[in-house]
Amino acid sequence: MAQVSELPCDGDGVCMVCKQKPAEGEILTCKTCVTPWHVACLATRPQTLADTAHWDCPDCSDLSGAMPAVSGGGLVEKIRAIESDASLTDREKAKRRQELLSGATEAEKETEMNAGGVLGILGDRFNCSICMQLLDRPVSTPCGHNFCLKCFQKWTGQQRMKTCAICRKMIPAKMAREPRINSTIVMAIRTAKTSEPSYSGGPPKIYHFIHNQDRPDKAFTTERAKKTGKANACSGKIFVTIPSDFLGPITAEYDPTRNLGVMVGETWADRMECRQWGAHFPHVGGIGGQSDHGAQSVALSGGYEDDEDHGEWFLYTGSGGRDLSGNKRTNKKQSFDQRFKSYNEALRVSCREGYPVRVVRSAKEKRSSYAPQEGVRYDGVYRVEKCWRKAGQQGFVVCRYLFVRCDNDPAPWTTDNQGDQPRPLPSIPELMQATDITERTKSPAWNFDEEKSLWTWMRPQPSSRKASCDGDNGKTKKIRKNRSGTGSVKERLLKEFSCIICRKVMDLPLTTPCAHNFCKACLEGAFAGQSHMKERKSGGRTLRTQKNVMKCPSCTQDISEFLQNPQVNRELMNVIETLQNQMKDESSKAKETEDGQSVNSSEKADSESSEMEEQEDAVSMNETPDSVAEIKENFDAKAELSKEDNTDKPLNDSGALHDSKRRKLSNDGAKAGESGGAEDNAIVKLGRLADSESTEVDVQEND
DNA sequence: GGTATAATCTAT
DNA sequence: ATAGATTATACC
Repeated sequence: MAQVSELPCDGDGVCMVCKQKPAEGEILTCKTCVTPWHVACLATRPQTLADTAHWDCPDCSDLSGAMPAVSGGGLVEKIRAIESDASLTDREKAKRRQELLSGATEAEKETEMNAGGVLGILGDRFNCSICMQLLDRPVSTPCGHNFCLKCFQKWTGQQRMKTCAICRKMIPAKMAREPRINSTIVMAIRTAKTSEPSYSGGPPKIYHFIHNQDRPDKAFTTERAKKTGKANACSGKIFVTIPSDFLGPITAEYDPTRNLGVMVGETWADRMECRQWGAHFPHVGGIGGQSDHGAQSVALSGGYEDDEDHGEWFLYTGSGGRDLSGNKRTNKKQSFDQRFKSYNEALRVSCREGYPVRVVRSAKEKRSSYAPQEGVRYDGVYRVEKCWRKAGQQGFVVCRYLFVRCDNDPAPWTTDNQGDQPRPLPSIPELMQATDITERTKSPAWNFDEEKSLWTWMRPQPSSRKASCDGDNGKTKKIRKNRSGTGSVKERLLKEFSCIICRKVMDLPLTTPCAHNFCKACLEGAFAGQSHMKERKSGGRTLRTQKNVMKCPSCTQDISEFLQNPQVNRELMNVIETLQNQMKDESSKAKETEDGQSVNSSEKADSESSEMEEQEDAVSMNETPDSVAEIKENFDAKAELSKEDNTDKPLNDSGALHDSKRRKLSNDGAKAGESGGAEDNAIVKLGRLADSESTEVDVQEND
């Protein structure tokens, strides 16, 4: 570790010790980490010219001394060996470093090397400073630097005190422990890739993180559950038309409201909303399935500490083994062994048959870098390749499942534009201690069709034994078409860089430790007037000052520490500026007849694209006054309902009664919405329709 | 139709 | 952190 007084130059080339910008000749570059240092501010300077050529900065020389050798030499030594190998070109050196850090074989990396440098629009700007390759699963430090997740983890894993590989600033412990993917950068790289001539991944698709738009019915609460709010909410309407035991991806034909299907990356506020879109039906449980049919879906929410998430594959723990007496929904403590029955057996059926299993990840999973920053996200289908039982961390036997991704759409964290290719199974050391191992013997029902080059049903999709959630087939308003064809690639790319506060392309972008991006001015403006410390008064006495909590506008994380010295993500800023300049040039060339007001061209393009997306943007904002009002209306409608109905019945309401309550509610909610605008009218229609169809069902049920 | 079980959610 | 409310549903 460097002494406090030993600091390199920052991203602007300003020495962090003397705060001066040294001239070219006064800068010494570390041969290991390639960080620039101001010679005059170094405690120990190299004595000879030869020393300067092979100079190690205080961090790297310290590091290598302090680090125990890891499998025949530490990371730093290995990087150093590569750097000092004169027989290698820069490109070869970069490749070696990449291999060293990713642990991948040369053959595996070859294709990625080729793909890495081809992003004409982004240039080299989104390359990882450690491996020099295009960012893979990008994470951004609070000091404004971007790395591949794996490079970041390897780098910080080598250090006792975590510092940024570029600027040496301290990395907060939470960020080092729980780095989260910066999805803005993921999407930007993906968008840029679609414009590459070499890109051959089928029709260009843009995957938006849609925030449960078109929500005619919210979840609601009964009178008795009111005080607990959403904790005991009843489910709202199911928007898709699949039956609850439907296996596999939910395609557009099951989505009459949007005609899109449930798309990879879609994120909902909570488990109830996730349920309403059919991705994962149980609103508490982690596994959806039936022991004689198969499992439809699982949720990764951090409920079982034995889970292990590697993104494209993960180890999952079965359910149960816990004492839930006293009306607990969960209990972290295991108190008996898990067995392959019920949900656990359902997953084993899916393993044997090779069915696709939908996977959602919840922000409640804190240990996984692949979890969303907030809410519940659909990540596509996986297959259970093997399952077994073994003793878990708490000593009791748990069911274990190896999930491997097999979706036609890319995962939310990857910059690939294509979905999964069949991949070899990872090696699982714990299989050595496993019992009751199940491996699939027959050919999987869901598999990769080499001819079509996609994952598909190789055996017929198992038929449902349940009624489908009957929606409002074909009678709803038309939803916007996939707009992937509209606007230039650069426009779309710029749109990916919108600040969620001002909705414009980011100016001086900041990336928070929770991986959200804002204009510097917008984020600071959001906390204007708030001091970092607040005084607590108690009965006239002034108590110790307390840290003021400042929540990220995009999630609930406290970013007060970050706000004390937020650093602009310069790589991000450079990409944005380059794009804006390129667009400015292009439009001024195109309109040479016009006068020289081309300064506004990029702004204009931006406002056009925001207009185009306005509707979606409005719904993706979680906290619009409309939605709050809507929730309130639902509550009011419900209160009215319970009055006129006297439905405050004894505890064991039958299911049918619940259903009729819900239907009445949706009707009442619709009435309440009638005073609203055109948008509300569409909702009214939906409510009525659902109601009239349901009434029929009610009659049948009552028979 | 009853009962046990679920990787939630919110208030304290 | 932790208690506990009263939902949806699998399975008997």
